Amino acid sequence: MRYAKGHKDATRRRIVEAASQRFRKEGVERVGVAGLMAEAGLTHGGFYAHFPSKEDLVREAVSEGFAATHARFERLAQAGGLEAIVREYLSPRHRDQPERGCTAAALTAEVARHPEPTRLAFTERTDALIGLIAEQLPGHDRRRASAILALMLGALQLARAETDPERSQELLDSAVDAALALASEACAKDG
Amino acid sequence: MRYAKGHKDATRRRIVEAASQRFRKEGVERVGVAGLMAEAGLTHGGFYAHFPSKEDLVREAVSEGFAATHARFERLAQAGGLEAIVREYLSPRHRDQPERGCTAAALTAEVARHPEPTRLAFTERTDALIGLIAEQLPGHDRRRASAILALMLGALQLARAETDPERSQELLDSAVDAALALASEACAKDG
DNA sequence: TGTACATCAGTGAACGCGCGTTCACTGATGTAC
DNA sequence: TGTACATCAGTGAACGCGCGTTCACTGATGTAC
Repeated sequence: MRYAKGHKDATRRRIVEAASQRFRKEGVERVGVAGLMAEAGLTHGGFYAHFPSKEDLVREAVSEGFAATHARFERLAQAGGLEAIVREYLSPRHRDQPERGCTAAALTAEVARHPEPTRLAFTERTDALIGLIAEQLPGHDRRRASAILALMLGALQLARAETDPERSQELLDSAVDAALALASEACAKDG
Repeated sequence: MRYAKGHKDATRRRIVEAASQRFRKEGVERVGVAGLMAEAGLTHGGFYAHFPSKEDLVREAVSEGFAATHARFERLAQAGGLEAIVREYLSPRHRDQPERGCTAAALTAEVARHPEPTRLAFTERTDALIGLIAEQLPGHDRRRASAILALMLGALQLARAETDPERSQELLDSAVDAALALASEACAKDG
């Protein structure tokens, strides 16, 4: 063969990685196959040697993006428990770098309009993320965990849309407070 | 003139109304000017007699959508306080009818990538919604109100993306619990 | 060792299509005389 | 009262463009003989 063993796999990974980042930053619809391939140093024709369709790449890029977030959550939880996850998720850095951030925050609304296989891949990974949060809660409360993820994801989106820096920061801060409140036992019993 | 007085205004309102609904249901990008005009019973060429560009329509449709949600929130608050808002927002009906639902839940992520004027119109209306929620909270706590909106908006999106009906319902239910917990004084002091 | 051939990742022209936008035009009406 | 004209909401062909996808091809390599 012309290329070293594993070459095609490496190319494929490059495409998925570029897609995962650009989808999160610009949205799936705004990112074209040709531009993606160019970013990976290739021409657009070769795309279909790797994926049956753009939609298949979307599915894979979503999974890839979630895997990265999942790993980061695990590291944060080990280092500083749920609070570390919450503070990192709702940080200006995360707000300002969607391409390296949570796929759920960037693409949930858009993915909800995609075909079922894509949605399935998406919700499977979301569930895993919720499970990871639940592990950090008293009683491993999955319901409370899903509310915390929803809160963080919604606040991050609002903070990204907000044009005023102060208000954006306030959105993040108030979500940190609320997430920690939701995580505490007292509040969990209240609800 | 060929048309009755107020005819053009009525047409314009029809376009904005159609746009507001279809943007929420399908996303801004997937909705074309031609299809929108056809829905309003017109041909696409006439669009630019009403709006300088599609982006201007987006801005107006976003405002229009928020106005409707704002009015509904006010009605619900009068009838049943914050709990009524929360339960309606996180209902299967709202989940299943995005075209008649909250613009923030449908378009926040997408609008964050739009030009500043559109984002400004968007966040202005979001702020108003937060203010309305704050009115229902002890101490008119705006920070807590914004967290509650973020939670509801995030949960609704996740529920819309989820393919499994039971899990979707669970996402809504757990968010209701959490939102009410956040609204209660005890929890507010906790955070 | 040298030659002919098969492999296959990647190339790039071409496809039909829908997009946002422009513009010369239509035609029913109100207005001027 | 009748005629000529101005108005202007709406029409529809046309623009350049980027999209996802297809496909005949390239050319460096490994393999067979």
